[in-house]
Amino acid sequence: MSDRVRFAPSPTGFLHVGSARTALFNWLHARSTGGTYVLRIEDTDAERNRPEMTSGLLSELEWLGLDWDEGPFYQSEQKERHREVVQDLLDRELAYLCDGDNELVKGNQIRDGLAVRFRMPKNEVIEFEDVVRGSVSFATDDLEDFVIWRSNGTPMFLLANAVDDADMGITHAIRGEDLLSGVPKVLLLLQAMDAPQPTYAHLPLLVNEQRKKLSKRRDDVSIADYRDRGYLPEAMVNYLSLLGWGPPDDIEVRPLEEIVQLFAIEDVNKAAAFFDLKKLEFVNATHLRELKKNDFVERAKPWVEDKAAPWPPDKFDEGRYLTMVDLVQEKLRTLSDLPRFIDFIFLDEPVDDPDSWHKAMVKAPFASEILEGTFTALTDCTWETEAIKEVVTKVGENLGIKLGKTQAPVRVAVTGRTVGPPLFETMALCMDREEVLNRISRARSRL
RNA sequence: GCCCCCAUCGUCUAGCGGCCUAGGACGCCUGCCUUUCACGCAGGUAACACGGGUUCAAAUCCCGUUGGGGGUGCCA
Repeated sequence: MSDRVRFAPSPTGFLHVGSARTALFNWLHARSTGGTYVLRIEDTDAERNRPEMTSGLLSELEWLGLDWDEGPFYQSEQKERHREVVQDLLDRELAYLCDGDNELVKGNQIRDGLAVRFRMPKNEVIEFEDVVRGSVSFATDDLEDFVIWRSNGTPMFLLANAVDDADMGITHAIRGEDLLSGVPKVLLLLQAMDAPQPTYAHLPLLVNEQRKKLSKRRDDVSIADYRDRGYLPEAMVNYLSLLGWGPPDDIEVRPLEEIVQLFAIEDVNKAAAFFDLKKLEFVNATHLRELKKNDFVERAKPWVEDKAAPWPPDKFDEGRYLTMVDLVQEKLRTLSDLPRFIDFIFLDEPVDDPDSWHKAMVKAPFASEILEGTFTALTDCTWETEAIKEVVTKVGENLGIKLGKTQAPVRVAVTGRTVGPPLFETMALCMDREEVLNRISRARSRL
């Protein structure tokens, strides 16, 4: 029989990077073993559930490319089944009714206003083999009777989880280490139901710089936010796959399909992993560079569309944009870097960046002479890359400085910034001579 | 408090008793390339938490210490 795994998020917010990693490792296990990946929404907590969050969750999973084979199933729809199991446990006196003060109440019929607790056996040791952690054991004497049915008539997580896993034939429960200490209780429930126990694999937690579990409050954990900040889904899953696991051949940046080939849940390590934005950026930049041009253009759309772009819509020019893409794609860390590499093309004025101005115009020597010289020479040179480069080079030679220094004031005059696309190509291919001369002239008078 | 888990460069990891004077990657630093930036290339920096065992041999096994984390809800 092939493995059946599930990703079972609760819909209490957008997809969290920690959850995404759990989803990914489940997906990888299913795909690499030819198993089945089930999606189940654990929405038993009516109070905290926000139905509208589910759609975000699903679309973010889709965005990451983690397609599921079955579901989404909604746990809330199994309420009668959960009730049936709880009632059975009550009938067999493996559970008991209790009131708001946790006092035992006589009777064995589920009733509104009363919760149901599972009776913890005495003096037993619950031991199980975790695929990543090895043998783990708990003494039942350290555990308390726990609630499996709320007084408001809904099942508790542990109960619903155990019942659903059993009913759905889940063979492997792959999830975060924060759920490790709940295992003995689930095992007891499964045993009481006479259901088989799944194989567990508890993944190391993802932590912040303080080594604390990533949290919604403190940390940047929303997958949607990363998407909106210009990270590619393939970079996201690639990076996430590297937290708690490493490819045997040491090649870290690669397509998901290759990771599927190499992944084995047994190889996952135990220590918590710091979510390192720097490395994510590196992985993202690498994937960004490898995109085919038409693919890149497609993905970049949200950043250059009318409503998002920093330039007026009517100034945008498709042809010039496509030319600029060739010049800047390799320079980006994220897609959101794109606008500031090309905005000056579609703006009336170069961007005003005080730091750049100070560095290239105020602090650097000969700024005025360079602008003067290039203005004159650009007036009648051939308007193409090599000719422009020659002109600027010559101006620098006359002043005894290298091209790297000479281009700086020109770049700031034209683009507004010290960093940007290749200057001469940009000027020759995407700007008019008149516009360039105007900008140089304006910079001169500002000096 | 109690229970459980974890411990290799700053970070992510390789290592599953001898191949380790510990490998790779990110970051950082140096140089080269170069029209800025980025890429690329060549180098460099930097780790087995500590103490006991076991063994001919330990980063790898065992015990303890210390440190960190998770759990301990009628949340999931």
